[in-house]
Amino acid sequence: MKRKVTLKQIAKELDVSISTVSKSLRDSSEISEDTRLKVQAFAKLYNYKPNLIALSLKNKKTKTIGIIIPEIVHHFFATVISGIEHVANERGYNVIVCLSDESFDKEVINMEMLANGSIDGFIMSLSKETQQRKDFHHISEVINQGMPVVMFDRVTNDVLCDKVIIDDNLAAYQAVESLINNGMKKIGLITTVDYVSVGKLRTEGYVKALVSNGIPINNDFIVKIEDIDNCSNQIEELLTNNDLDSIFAVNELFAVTAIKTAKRLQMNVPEDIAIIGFTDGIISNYSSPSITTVSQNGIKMGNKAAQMLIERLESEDEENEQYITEVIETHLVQRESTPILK
Amino acid sequence: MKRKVTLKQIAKELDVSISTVSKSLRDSSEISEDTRLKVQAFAKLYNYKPNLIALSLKNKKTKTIGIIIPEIVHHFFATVISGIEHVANERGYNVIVCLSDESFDKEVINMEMLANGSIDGFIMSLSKETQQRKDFHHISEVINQGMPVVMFDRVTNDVLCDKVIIDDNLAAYQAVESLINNGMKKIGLITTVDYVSVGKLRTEGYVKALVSNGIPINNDFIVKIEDIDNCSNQIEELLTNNDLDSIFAVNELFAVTAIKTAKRLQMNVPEDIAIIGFTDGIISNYSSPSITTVSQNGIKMGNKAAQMLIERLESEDEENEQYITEVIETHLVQRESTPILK
DNA sequence: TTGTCTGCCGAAAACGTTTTCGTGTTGAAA
DNA sequence: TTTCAACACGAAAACGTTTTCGGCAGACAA
Repeated sequence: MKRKVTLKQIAKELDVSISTVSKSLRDSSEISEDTRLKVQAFAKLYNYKPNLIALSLKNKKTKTIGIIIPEIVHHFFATVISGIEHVANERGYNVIVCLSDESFDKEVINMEMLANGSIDGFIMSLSKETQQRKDFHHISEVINQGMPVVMFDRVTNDVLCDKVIIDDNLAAYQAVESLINNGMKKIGLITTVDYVSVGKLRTEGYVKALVSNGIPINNDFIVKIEDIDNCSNQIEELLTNNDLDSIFAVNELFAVTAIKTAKRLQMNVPEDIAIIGFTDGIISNYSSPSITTVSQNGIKMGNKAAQMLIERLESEDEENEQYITEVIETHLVQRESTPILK
Repeated sequence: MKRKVTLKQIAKELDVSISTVSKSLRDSSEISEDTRLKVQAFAKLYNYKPNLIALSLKNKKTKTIGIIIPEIVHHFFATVISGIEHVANERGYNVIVCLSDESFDKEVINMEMLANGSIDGFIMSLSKETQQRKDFHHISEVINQGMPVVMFDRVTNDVLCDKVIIDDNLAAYQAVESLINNGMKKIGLITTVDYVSVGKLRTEGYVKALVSNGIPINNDFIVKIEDIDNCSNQIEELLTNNDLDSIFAVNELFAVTAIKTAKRLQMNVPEDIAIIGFTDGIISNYSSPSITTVSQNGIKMGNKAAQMLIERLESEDEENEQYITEVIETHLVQRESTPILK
């Protein structure tokens, strides 16, 4: 086993100083060609690579981005990571991923851990619990210490920083309106409890679409689901008790569950009931019928978030307080769970 | 903006030495209670947290695990990460994730990057290209430098290290045999090209099951798919040209594509044709009909891998050359794409 | 008074870099 | 012969820790 070789060892071996070795390897003009070549040859032979930890300490830059997300087994978040990783890698950064498991405490612990030197900046999406408690002190704190943060998807207005989002409200509005434009009148909504920011916004979009098209809001048509693993019953009630012609679901899981439930109730999708989902993930694509859905391009969001963070990290004027909120465009992906929408 | 406070600053402020501050914070008995309390109060006030990079450099331990996987938008890999992260976090480790994008070069670059001090050990699954080229020098190299590596799922015998796998061969054997036991005779196989280790093993299991049950191998019943995005045609041919009663697919995507194709060809699943997949992911669960499949518990694999790595990292006798290959058990998850299997 | 012990603290090394500055040697110009 | 620049290299500081060792003061015994 050969341990990693250091400058000191090379210096000793070649009987020169550490500085000489360092300068030689960095092609400094201070060093004679003779020595330079000798050192370089030796370094190559022993496969010298500088220790990144030492460099981090010296430069006060780790070239590492911290990512904190609620769940990784969630396809949308996986695509965002993928998008971040791609840009980060291109620009010489690594990513270190922490999961909050939707828990406030884990989010705080992870952030504090990473904030102590391990990374240069954060990209994060809030845990449900954090959104519920509206406690963002841990985030303000790291920002206050001069560490840039970019939030995506699940963001909050209570923290000033760069953000990457989609226009959840508008996207929902458009989706619902397209149902209306195709003759639907009794449109159900399957959504989350209100503290989930994106769920709330999508609900608002639904309401706005109905109102601005002169359709009254019927609260019986709306179910708010707390426990995603147990949504089946509530959805079944929604479908049986009301004579809906269509449903807007604020995520894939609700949409596919609605489809499965409808089938079980002998309703045909999309003939008897049309269904639009949100988030263009695996499920939407592979369910039968496949699901017409609002695309939400995670890759692009990740790309943009990484780009914004790195730009801020590498910009000269550290203290630029002009925070940007980037809105990624969405569009409706036509599939089989609705008639062809005009 | 208040920058992070260091020992040196505290020392200066309180007019003591750095050592005194350090010892006070670590509750050393060398320090008088007076001084100790004073320092601790001050540190708490200024929210002192030790710089982890400095600690890493000093201790030559980063408390960080490097993960290299081919793709993160692949549910199985996401579950493994989740499993790793959970155990790692519990034991005070962070994880840093790199994606090889199925590329040999990216795998090498990422490994070299992380090996230079950023992490204490690797957990990885080979990229397709690496498996194809059978070039594992980058892995042997880091192992040679004394950095432990745990491989999972896509492993190779050419590298000596700890491994976590499932018995792909056996699992496939059992899946196919259960088809046979339920009266199936014309069993198709949808698999990958041979250089993908797990695909190859699962294919072998299929063959073994047929042979040991006295069913001849019919090569027309077997399709090997190179490009996963374009598997539809090949699968359609398989279904139309042979009068199959069942199919074993070596992954979810092949299975769900088979189902969709069968439906398009007016064949009923499972009545006309039964389908078993591999990997219990999102698709299997939410497709219609849902897919009977071989479970492959990514969480457990991740747990185990992390556990093995950390144990090796923290074991006293560094040079323990007893490598372990841990086999995670699988079982068949009965769903709708097959008749109830006895 | 001398010696020794104990309690408390600081200096310094170490981890592996980079970089600034200083210094000795050479050769050539004056 | 003296002077000075150019060249080639080394010493040391710095990043933020931990830890070993040594030292100083006071207390106590001989």
